[in-house]
Parts: sequence; structure tokens; C-alpha cells
Amino acid sequence: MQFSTKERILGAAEMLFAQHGFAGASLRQVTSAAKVNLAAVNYHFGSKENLINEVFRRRLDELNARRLSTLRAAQTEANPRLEDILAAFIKPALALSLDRNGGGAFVRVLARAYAEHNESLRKFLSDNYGHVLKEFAAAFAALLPTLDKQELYWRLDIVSGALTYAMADFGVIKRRGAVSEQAHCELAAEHLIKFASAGLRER
Amino acid sequence: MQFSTKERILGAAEMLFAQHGFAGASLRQVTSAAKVNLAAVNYHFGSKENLINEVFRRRLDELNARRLSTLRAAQTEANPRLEDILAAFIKPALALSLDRNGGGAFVRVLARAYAEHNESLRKFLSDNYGHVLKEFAAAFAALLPTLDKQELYWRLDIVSGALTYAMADFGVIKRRGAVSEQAHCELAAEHLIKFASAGLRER
DNA sequence: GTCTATATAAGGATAGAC
DNA sequence: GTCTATCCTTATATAGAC
Repeated sequence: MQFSTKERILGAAEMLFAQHGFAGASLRQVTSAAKVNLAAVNYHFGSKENLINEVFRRRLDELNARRLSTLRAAQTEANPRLEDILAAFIKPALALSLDRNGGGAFVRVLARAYAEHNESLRKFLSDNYGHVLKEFAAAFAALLPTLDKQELYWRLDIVSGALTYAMADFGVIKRRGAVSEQAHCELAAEHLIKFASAGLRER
Repeated sequence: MQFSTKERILGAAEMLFAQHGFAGASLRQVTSAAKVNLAAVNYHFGSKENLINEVFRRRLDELNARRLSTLRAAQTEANPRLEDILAAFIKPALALSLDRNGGGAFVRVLARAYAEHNESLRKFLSDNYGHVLKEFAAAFAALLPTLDKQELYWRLDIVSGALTYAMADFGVIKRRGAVSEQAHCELAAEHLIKFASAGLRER
């Protein structure tokens, strides 16, 4: 087998959580899709709840590492543009949906997690990845020195909302038959960056 | 009793769907919260699935009627501004969260519904309320005659995303202690309208 | 580490008395 | 229209053989 039992469970869980939600996807469905025994979940993860946590950790570590490295690369430029900072925030997130082995499913899991409004999950995300947001906020503030801090936070919140929505492909934009997943993703990133830079610069 | 059994079930279901999701909230929880008998759900609604549909219909009819009447009022003005059309789209939606008797819960149910990616629900929303979006798109197109149609759809999609996110109060914006729910909502609407009008006008 | 078998609980739905 | 009682299915979790 190419993938271990543990990895197959994580992959199947991600897919089924995206499809049916955390409560809606049963461990029976998961283990059946992963082609492992029902009891394997409790052996490897202890409980369904912990399995959910591990599904998140598997992707978010890498996503935020990419965001930060791209951000820092942009900041070493002589004259970083607002669009570059936005790209560092947006592109790795949208690119995640192109990852082979279920990245597309994961972004929908993420959207569900937001909708869940789950306090313990918010805490998990804030504790583990809050510093990333802080670093981006500082980078935007440096490029928009006349913008009030509170005003900046409002606008970054709007950008995050539009990004979350775009990641999960909620929208009504219909892909033309010939447009590949990758091309759609790049188009979405371009439009978001353009729209957001105008909104952020507005005075 | 002030509310009928049917209304109490709808209210309790809305609250619990917001809290635990459609799969996560059981009919036993719903009927217990509504202080009605378990069998009452099947008597009044036939099934859990149909109960979910009725929870949506109860709010969306009024929301979209308000959006359309505000839009049409704005359009009778001599020189309607882009901001007015945006306000007609955004303000009734955010105001919904202020409705007494569970409007706040409903917007979270709506966010969950988006995250569900449920095809039959998308069809329901599209069939019943798609004409509203069309009318708004036409109004925006009239005010932005140089903007390519496809480009306009992309941007409206971004606005919808940010609005959905704001409605569900996903964001990281902390309300200062003294800021009321209503004031927060009005601030959110103002920021969204300002940000979105800049993004839409961008060339 | 993986299996079968099962304990135990909770779910949606319904039948039938009142 | 509302109740109790119950059917049937599905769920999570675990025990114990291999």
C-alpha cells in the first residue's frame, strides 16, 4: 500500500467532512471509504473529535508557513506593493484547493469550520495561527500609514470573508467548460487582489 | 401560550441548527427546547428535511422583499449612487441579524447552508430568490457601463462573500464593550459599502 | 496493527390511545 | 392536535482473538 492506514483515514475523513459535515459524516463512512476497519479510527486517533483536529493540523501548518515565507520574501523587496502582500495572503490559500489528494476538500472543511462558530476551534486557530494574521496586519499597516488601525482591521476582515467564500467555491460564478480548476483559481486570485487593493486604498 | 406549536418548533430548530448544524441538532433537542412533544415535528412538518426548508422560507421571503423594495426606491431617484444600490443589498441582510426572535441565529444557519454546499439547497435558493440577484446585477451594470459583464459578476461574487461572512459574524473584529449589537451592525454595513464601492469602481 | 463481534446509546419515524 | 410507547436504523466505542 502506498499510504498508511492513518493517512488513508485522514484523507477519507477530510473528504467526507467536506461533503457531509463533522456530525453528518460517520466513522463507518470514513473507515469504509478509507478501506480500513472501523476500529482503526479509535486505535489511531482515540476519538472522532481528535480525528477532526488532526485533519486541520495536517494542512494548516504548511499553508501558513507558505504565507509567511511569501510575505517575508515580498518585504525584502525595495518597494513592496500592496498587491504583493495581498498575493502572499491570498494565493497560497487558493492554491491549497489545487493540492492533489484532497486540498479541494479541505478548503470546504475549513469553510464548514467557520460556519460552525465553534469556540474551541476558534481558539485552536487563533492560538496556532494568530501570529500569521498579526504579521500580515503589520505589513499592510506599513504600506497604508494614513489608515486608522481600527479601519484597517475592518477592511482586512472583509478581505478574509471574501477569501473564505472564494476558497470554498460558494459563489455563483460558473466556470466555462474549458476553464480548468487551476485557471479558475488563478482568475479568482487576480480578481480578489484587484478588488481588495482598491478597497484597502480607499480613503 | 403566545406562539403556536408550529412556530415554537421553527424557532427552536433555527436556534439549534445555528448552534449544532442540521445533522448535529436532533429532533429530540428541537422538541425539547420548543417544549412540544417529539411526535409534533412529524405531525406538522412531515420530516426533518422539510422542517429545514421551512426554517429558510420563514426569513428569506421577507429579506428579499425588503431588498427589492429598497432597490426600487433607490432607482426612482434622479441620480442613484452606487452606494445606494449596495446599501439596498447589504443593509437588509445585516439588519436581519437584529430581528427579535432569532434573526441572529438565522444568519448563522444561512452561513452553514452555504458551507454545506448542498445542491438541492442551492437549487432552492436559486429558484426562489435568483431573480433578486439578477435585478441587482442589472442595477449595478447600469451604473458601471464601462465594466465588462463577466468582470462585474466576479466582483459581485466577492461582495456576496464578504457580506455572508459579515452576516455570520465570523470575523475577528472585537466589539468594544460599549458597542451595541445594532451599532456594530451599522458599522459593518458602512465599512462594507465603502469597501465594495471602491472595489466595484476600480478600473 | 488489524480483525470480528458486540455493548450501549441515540437517531428519525410511526402507531394508536386520548 | 397532542400524548406515550416503540420500531428500526445507525451511531460511537470497546473487548478480545489473531
